[in-house]
Amino acid sequence: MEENLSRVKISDIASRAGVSTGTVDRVIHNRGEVAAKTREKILGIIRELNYEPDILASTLASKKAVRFASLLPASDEQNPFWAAPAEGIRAAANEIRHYGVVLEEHFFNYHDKNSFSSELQKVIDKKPTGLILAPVYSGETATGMELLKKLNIPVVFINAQVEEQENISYVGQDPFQSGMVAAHLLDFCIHDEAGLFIINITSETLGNTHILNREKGFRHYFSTNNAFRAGHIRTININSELTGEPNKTLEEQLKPQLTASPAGIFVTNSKVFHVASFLEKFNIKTAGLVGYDLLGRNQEFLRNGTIDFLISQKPREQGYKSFMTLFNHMVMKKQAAREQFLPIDIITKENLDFYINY
Amino acid sequence: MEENLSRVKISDIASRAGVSTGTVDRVIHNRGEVAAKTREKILGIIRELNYEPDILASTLASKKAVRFASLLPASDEQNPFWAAPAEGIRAAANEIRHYGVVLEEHFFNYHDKNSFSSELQKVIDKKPTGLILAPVYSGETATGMELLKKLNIPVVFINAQVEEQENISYVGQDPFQSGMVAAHLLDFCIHDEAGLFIINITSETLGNTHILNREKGFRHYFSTNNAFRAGHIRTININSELTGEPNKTLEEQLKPQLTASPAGIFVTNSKVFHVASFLEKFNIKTAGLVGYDLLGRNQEFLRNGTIDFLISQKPREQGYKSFMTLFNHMVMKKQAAREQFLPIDIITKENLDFYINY
DNA sequence: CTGAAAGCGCTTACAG
DNA sequence: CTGAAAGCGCTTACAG
Repeated sequence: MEENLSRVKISDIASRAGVSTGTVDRVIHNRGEVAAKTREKILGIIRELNYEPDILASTLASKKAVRFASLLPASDEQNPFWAAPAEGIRAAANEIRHYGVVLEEHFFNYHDKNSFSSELQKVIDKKPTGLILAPVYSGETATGMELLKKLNIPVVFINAQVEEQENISYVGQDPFQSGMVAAHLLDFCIHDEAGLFIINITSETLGNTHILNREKGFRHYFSTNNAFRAGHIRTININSELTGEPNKTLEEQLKPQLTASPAGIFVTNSKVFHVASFLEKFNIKTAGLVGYDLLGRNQEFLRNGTIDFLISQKPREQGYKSFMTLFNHMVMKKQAAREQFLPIDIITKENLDFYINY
Repeated sequence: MEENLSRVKISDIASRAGVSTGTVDRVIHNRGEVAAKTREKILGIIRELNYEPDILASTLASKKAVRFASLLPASDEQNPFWAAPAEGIRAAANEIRHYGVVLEEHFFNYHDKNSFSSELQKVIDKKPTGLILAPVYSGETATGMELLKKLNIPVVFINAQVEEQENISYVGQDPFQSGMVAAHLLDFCIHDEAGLFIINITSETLGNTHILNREKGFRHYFSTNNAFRAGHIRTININSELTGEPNKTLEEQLKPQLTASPAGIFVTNSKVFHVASFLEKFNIKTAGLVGYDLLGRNQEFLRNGTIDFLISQKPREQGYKSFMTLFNHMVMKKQAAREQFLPIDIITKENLDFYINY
């Protein structure tokens, strides 16, 4: 172990096979132009010697640029969530820039389906080596995936999964299971017989299987663990504008439906701060309020105690991992798992600080 | 961005300075034997051109082996915790093996101070390039650190911090803050006026500032948030054998002290399964039981509901990050933060599966 | 179908 | 104190 364990190299294989290194390289990379028997012989030796290429030497010698593209929702004040995944992607890109990988970032308007498909088309036109995609609109995603397949461009889905697509991997959370977590947390908080509320704040144009799965997981927990409560869960759907803000009428929509003091409330996405501010305004106390994601406004309400738990989905790591998945697939030739579920982080006031940069 | 952004290289600097690449290399690595004015000139150009070395080419050319050593407690059935950090270290080592970094693992008996110091001495004698150390015994650690300093061997502490040592970084959890988390979780669980118990299960020979800090954090939470409860917290110290098992008399020690049905119990380390099994045996119900770490036996009790929450400290990532810290410090020449606090993960039955490999 | 040679960016004796 | 040259392991035209 003292010496740099003398690995077998291309020249070893070449001399064993009685050919030149160039020929060995040709069979390693399937570049053709090699006689079948030469090829077999070399392949045999490679297996026998357990050859592993030296990636450093390889990327140094082949100065070809690998271009990875990302297409994510633009993050802004309405939509701060997406800043972190983008940052994670950049961090990964920076870490392995020595391998000659270049990142090309693209963004679309989260609330605009046309923006999604036109940006996706632009990305495809550039023919990147690989693509990280937030498949917010599933129909448009399917269309794009056909083109990408033809061009042989591998795709990693980030944050949301779309079924029946040939993405090489999905990096994100398990939404059903995170709903289960939310349910158990509320179960800890509540001790009387008041009812529970699930609040979905979304705009209808969005494909929201993600949110539906969270709700399903939540209900499933109680069906399994507490039949009485399972019978006292009401869902409230709030319509948010295309801008991402809930209607001016959030109050109007919410107030009549929030009959009496609720035991606990589960908000199925990051919009939980709207509910928190509503509760504060009308001085409504709940035993438990649970929502998603460490947005600045959510953090405020977590710290002041109006929100009890936030569930976080490692947005930065989603980005980092997506990029690395592509890198390992294309450069290191390592296959990734079809689904890479990230942990379902439970955040309280006390451990919040340790998650902010994740 | 299309082309592999043409970085400035040593030859660029050399030609600008009117010297050979060898000379530039000498000043870059401070190998001396360069005239002062040549040196200044080259340094100036390097700054001006914002030169960044190509680590790939560098490690390819200099085939010197970098040897990183680790010294951790041996993990066995009594002490399964330490398997994960070791695995994290190995994973990191494997990931960057192309950079010519070699890992030398060493282990000591967690419950034997002499084993610690003799193994530490062995490691030092081998003069590794860097060291990852679990500083379980603080006195012996201090002694070793003096030698390591003389040999100019950088050290990363993993899992526990020792104050006033010149380790380049600490990778682990913030114990005080994790006690706060435990307290808040129990605060969610309990709703009557029964008392709380803190149970420390340790052998006295161990330096356990870590555990004391967890207790402090726990008490601090209630002092701040709930004066009544703060006055009803009792600490029970259980003496565990040198083998790591609590005495046969765990029952005898615990039973008389666990007066009446406790509202909640906080076990300050991974031995919480002992308490869980005690509670089951005597059919004692608590509103909340919280402990540390995802040991197999703890997982069982979490799944069956006897344990409500486990706090996990990313043991695998502790290892991974420690190794990478050393690598970045020595090979990439990047400084690390003095303290790298890992998240305080809150685990329930529902999100457990997503943390097992972390 | 195959080999010889130059080159990727940096490091390392060696000669002076 | 400095330079010229060979080499790290792999890739890439080019010539045949």
